[in-house]
Amino acid sequence: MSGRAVYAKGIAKREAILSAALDVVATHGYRRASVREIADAVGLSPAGLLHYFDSKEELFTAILRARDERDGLMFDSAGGRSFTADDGAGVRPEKAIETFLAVLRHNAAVPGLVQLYAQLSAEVADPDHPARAYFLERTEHAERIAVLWVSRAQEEGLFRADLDPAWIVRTLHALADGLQPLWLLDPELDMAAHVGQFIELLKPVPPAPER
Amino acid sequence: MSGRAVYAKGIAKREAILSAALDVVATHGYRRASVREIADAVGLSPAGLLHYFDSKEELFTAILRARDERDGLMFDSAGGRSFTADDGAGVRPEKAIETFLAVLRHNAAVPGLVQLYAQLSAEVADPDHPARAYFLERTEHAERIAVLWVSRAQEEGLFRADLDPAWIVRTLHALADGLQPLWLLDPELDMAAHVGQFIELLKPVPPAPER
DNA sequence: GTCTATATCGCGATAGAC
DNA sequence: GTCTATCGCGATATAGAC
Repeated sequence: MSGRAVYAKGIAKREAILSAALDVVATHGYRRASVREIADAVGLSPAGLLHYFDSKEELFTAILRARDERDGLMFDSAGGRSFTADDGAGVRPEKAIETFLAVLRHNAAVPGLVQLYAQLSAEVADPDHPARAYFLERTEHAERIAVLWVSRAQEEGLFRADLDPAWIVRTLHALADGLQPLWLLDPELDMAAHVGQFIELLKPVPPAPER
Repeated sequence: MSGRAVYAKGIAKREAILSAALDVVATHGYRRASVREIADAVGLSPAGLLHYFDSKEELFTAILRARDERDGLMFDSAGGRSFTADDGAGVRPEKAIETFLAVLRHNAAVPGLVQLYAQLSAEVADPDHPARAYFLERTEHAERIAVLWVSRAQEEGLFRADLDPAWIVRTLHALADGLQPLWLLDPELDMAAHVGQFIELLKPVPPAPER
């Protein structure tokens, strides 16, 4: 019983730290988001914080992981069966596209997270960055499922069938990621609308009322 | 006379430092590219190095600036008149596209630079990052000229005329940038081919031999 | 298990001697 | 133009208090 209570307290603290870290990133920016600042914000010493997360990088990775989880749930609830179940079988392609754009739209409300993601996705170029494994798995997982959706979209005539599904998915991924630093420099940029425009390009050409 | 010699020596030293910095980034990665390491590589003390560049960030910005200059020259020599002259008037659209892809192809040979660029383009999200102004100007300049080229490409029937040139340019920019972190994680990825595929999508639809 | 205090080490940067 | 010395700050390992 007491073990459970202690455990529960630890979980709660972890989440308090995650939330405080995100706050600090959002307020002071990634560069000034030191372990000290975050520890202060949550009322802990730096060492106390590192009792819950082995390193600063692991803390930040955990934030992104939590975000992915929440986004995954959006796909789940949009379509019935699961993103998390690893095959995305129950999600209809239109719903998946719509949800993807909704996630991008939501991103525009959380610049701190966007900055954190952009930062880490660049940092993991380093072969022994602690978050590298996470990014590799995340990319592999997300792209594999997205390819299934895109293929289905092509079968159903929603997307042009002459394009490589893997190419489409990679392009959506790279485009969405690449827009983020540009948006951080220019908040006027509407990332979701921009990607939506690209998706229009993927739709089959109408019978051409040419002449 | 002696003033001139000293100046030339200073210039040479600056370039030696730039080159050493790039080496260190390429070899040890951006994270370990400390001022100390770079200073060692060029046979200087950290303070001695900072005589030439006021800060680490300025040094890295200078590297990217030098790269941009070289890339700009590629556009110049590809088309006659100048990228640098600010209007790109003399460059033919096909040549510009070809040169753009050549730059991407070249990037695959310099992962250190690519990592540095990805890193900095994320860092400048911070409103008072020293390289922020550089990135803002660079984006503004490059996109303005690229819009001219794309517009001309549309007038000449090379690209679909129903797409917003500014959207095309932004997409090319974001796509090229977004592919870079993905490529750093997966060297199999052919960035130039990938973007080339997108450019295919921009070409006018043929008269549709539909039925 | 939770947390603080302390210590270490590497970093970028500055001041001032040469 | 370049060094040495030094500062302040960052992350984090360790010891041990509760």
